Amino acid sequence: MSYPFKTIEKKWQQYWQEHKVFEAAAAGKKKFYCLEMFPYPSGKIHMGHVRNYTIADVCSRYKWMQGFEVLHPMGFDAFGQPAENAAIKNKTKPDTWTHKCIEWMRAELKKMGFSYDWSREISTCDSSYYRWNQWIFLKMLERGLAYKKASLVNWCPACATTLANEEVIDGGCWRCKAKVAQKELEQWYLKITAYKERLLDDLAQLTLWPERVIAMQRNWIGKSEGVEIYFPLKERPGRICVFTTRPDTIFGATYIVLAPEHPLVKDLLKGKPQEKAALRFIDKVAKESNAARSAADVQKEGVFTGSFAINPVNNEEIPIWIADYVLMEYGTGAIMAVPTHDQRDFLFAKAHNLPMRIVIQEPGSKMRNPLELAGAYEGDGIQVNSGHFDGLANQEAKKKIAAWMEEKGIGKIQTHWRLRDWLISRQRYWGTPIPVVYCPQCGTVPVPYADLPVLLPQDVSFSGEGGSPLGKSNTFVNATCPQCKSKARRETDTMATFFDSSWYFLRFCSPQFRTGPFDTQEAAHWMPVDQYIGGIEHAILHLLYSRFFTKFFKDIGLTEFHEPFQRLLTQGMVLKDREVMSKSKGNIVDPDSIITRYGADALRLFILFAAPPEAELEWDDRGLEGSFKFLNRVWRIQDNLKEKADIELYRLVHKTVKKATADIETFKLNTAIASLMELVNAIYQLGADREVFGILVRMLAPFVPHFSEELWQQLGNKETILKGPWPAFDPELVIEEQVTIVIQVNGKVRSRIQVQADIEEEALQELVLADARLQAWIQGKAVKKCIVVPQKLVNIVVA
RNA sequence: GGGCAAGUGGUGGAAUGGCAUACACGACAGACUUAAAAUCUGUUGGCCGCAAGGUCGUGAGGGUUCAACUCCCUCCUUGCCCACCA
Repeated sequence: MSYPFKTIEKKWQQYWQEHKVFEAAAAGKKKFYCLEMFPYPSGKIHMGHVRNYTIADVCSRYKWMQGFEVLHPMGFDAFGQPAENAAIKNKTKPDTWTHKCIEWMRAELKKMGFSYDWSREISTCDSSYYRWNQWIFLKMLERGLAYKKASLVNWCPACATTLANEEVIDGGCWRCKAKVAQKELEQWYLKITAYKERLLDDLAQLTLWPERVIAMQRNWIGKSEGVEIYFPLKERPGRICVFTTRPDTIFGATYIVLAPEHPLVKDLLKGKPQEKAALRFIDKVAKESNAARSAADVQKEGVFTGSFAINPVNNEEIPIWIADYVLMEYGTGAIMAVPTHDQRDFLFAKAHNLPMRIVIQEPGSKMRNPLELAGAYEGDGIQVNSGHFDGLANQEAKKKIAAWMEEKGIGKIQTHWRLRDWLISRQRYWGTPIPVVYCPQCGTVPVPYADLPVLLPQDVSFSGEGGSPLGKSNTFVNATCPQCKSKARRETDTMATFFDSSWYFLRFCSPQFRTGPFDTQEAAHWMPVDQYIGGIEHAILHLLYSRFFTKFFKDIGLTEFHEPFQRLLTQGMVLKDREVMSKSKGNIVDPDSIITRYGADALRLFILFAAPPEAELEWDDRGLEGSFKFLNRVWRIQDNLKEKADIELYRLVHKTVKKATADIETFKLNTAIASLMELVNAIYQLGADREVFGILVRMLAPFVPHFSEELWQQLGNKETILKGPWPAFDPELVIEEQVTIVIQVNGKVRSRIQVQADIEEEALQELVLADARLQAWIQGKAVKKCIVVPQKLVNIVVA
C-alpha cells in the first residue's frame, strides 16, 4: 500500500493557500529574495520548468524554516511571437490565447506545491505592467539612451512582413516558404554601450556567479586593447584606418583588405582596369545575407582594387584588396592582413598568391621562409624582420610598438568593444507599444507620461500578412501630436520581450504600485535578489540587459545598488535518451502525468536526486519509482516508533543534520538527499523514536513539502512545518571518538586500525608499526619515511 | 574556428590530493505468500583463488607527489554557448 499522496497533496496545497503561508512581508527579520526565471506561458510546464522551480523551492522553503522573511514570487513573461502565431493559426486573439495559457500553467505550478506568493503574480502583457515599460523607455529617451537608426531586417516579400531569425527556415519564410530578403528599416535601439565599462568592471562584484557565466559576459562585452593604424594611400592623398590587437605583427602586414561596403572602395576603383570585375563582386556580396556570408567553411572570396597603400612602419607598398570576410559593422571595416600570423589571412593569401613575411619566430624554430609554413603561427615568440624591435619577446614588443607608433603619429592606442547597442523594435502586435508619435510639424514626439499607457488596440485581425498588425488599426495609428495638436501618426513598432524581463524582479517587490515602476522603499528592502536560478541559455542577453537596467535605475535615483542578482545558479538541462527533451524529437515526459501517478513530491524528489543541479539530468522512469518507494519507506516509520532511540542513531542524526545543512547551502541537493536516505536505512536497522523521526521529517520538508507537512501533523504538531524550525545539530554528538586509520605501504592500502580520535602522532605511529597484518609488508625492509595524516591515514614508505 | 564544461560499475551518480564506486536504479538470491505484487534481509567493478587474500581498474598517453578520479602537459570523444569580432 502506498501512501495517499493524492489527498495529502490537495490538502496541503489548500492549507497553504488559505493560511497565506507564503505571502512575503517585511517583518524585521533577515530578508531573502529567491527568484527563478519566469516562464513564457506556452500552456504546459515541461521538465525544465519542474527542475528549475523545484531547486528554487528547496532554497525558499529552507530559508523559511530558518526564520528568514522570504520573497518568492512568480509571474509570466507573457508577450511574444508564439501568441501571435497561435492567433494566426487558430483565429483567436493573442490576448485570449495567452490568458488561457497562463491559467493552465498556474494550475500546474500549484500542483507542484511551489511556495509562491501568488498575491504578487504579474503578467508582462497586462497594461498595469507594460505601461511601466513605456515609462522606462521615455526616461531612456530623455537621457539619449533610446534612439532610432536604420537597420537590416529579415523580410518576407510574399507576406510583406518582418521575420525573426527563428522564423527563417532554410532561407525561407516559416509560413509561405518564400525566399527571405534583407530590408532596411528605421529601428529603435537602446544605448547599452554607454554602460559598457560598468557592465564589465562590475563583473568583479559577482563573486557568487558561476565562472563560466562571468566569462561569457566578459567575452560578449569584448573589450580589446589595440592600436588604430593609418596606412597612407600611394597614388593620392587620404589614408586607410585599421584596428588591430596585434601591433607586434605590423611588420608582417603585406596587404590590406576592405569590406565591400567600405566608403573608400568606389573611389579607389575609379578608372582602374579591375573596376568592372570588382563592382560585379561587390554586387554579388551585397545580395548575400549576413548569414550566408558568415557561414563557416565558405571559401574566402575577394578581388584586387588595383590600388596600393603604404605600410607606415617600413614604407612598403602593399596591395589593397576587397573581401567578403571583412564586415563593415566590425572595427573600421578594414584590416591589415598578416598571413603568417593570422589563419584567415593565411588562407586568403594562399588562395590569391599574396606575399607573406614571418615576423614572430616560434620558440625553438629557425624558420624564416614563409613558404614552408603549413598555417599561420598565432602564438607568442621572438620578433624578427621587425626593424629595431628584432629580438624582443612579442608581448613586450606589442606595447613598445604601440607606443612608438603613437609617438610617430602613425597610429593611436585604442580600446575597442564588441558590445553593440540593443535593437528593441519589433514589427509585431503582441508586445509593448513604443510610446512615441510622428508629427509632420514637430517630428518624433514622446507620448506624455500622463497619457500612459499606450494601450494595444483590440480591433486587430491576424493574417500574418501585410506588416505589423498595429499599422492596420486606424484607431491606433491616428493620433494627435501632444505638442501642436495636429494630426499625427503613432509608432507601430513594439518592444522586444527582453525589455519586459529586464526589470520584472523589481516589479515583484511592489507589484501593485501605481505611481512608478516600483516602490523605491520596497525595492530597497528586498533587492538585490539573493538567489537567482535559471537556464544557462540566458547567461548573456537576459542577464546583461537586467544588469544594464539596474544601473540605469541607479542613475535616475530609483535604487542604491549596482547589481540585481547576488548569487546565480544555472541549472542543467533535462535529457531523455541522451538528448534534450523537445517536442520535435518526441521525447517529452509530461510532468502532469507523473504527478497523477506518483504525486508531485516523488517527482520533486527524483529530479533533485538524479543529478547535481548544475549538471545535465538524464530522465529515468525507474529512478522516479525509486523515489516514490523511498517516500513509502519513510511513511511506514511512523508505525514503528520506539520510546527511546539508541545513542548511535542520535549521533547519526546529528551528523546528518550537519551534512544536509552544508549540502543545501552549496546546492548539493543530490547528496543532501543521499544522506537522508542513509539515515532512513539506519532507522530501519536501529529503530527511531519521535524525536529522531521529527528531525528527519523536517529535513525532508524543503524537498517533499506535502509529505512532510502531513507527517509533521501526525506527529502532533499544530503549525506548518515551515515554522519547524530547521533542525540544528549538537556539536558534541557530531564529534567522533573513535576513528579508522587507513594504513598504506608505499601508497597501497594494506590494513586499517581503530584508534581514539585525539591520539598523539607518535603513539599512533607506534600502534601502526605494531599492526599484525602489516608485518608481512614491512618485515626486513627499512622504513624510509612515515607520513601521518591526522584522523585519516598513515603511509609507510619502505625501500 | 574560439570559449566553457564533462568523460568513473550494467545505469544515474559519490569522492576535488589521502579507503575509488557513497546513495539510488537494475540484476541475482533468501524470507513472507497457495501464488504474484508489495515489503523486508542479503549479494553485486574485472581477473586469479575454496578461502584468507592478491592483482588490475576513473577516455588514451606522459609528468609532478610518499600518495592522483582530483594538479600539470599532449591527445581523443561528447555536450553547451558563441562565431569570418581583426
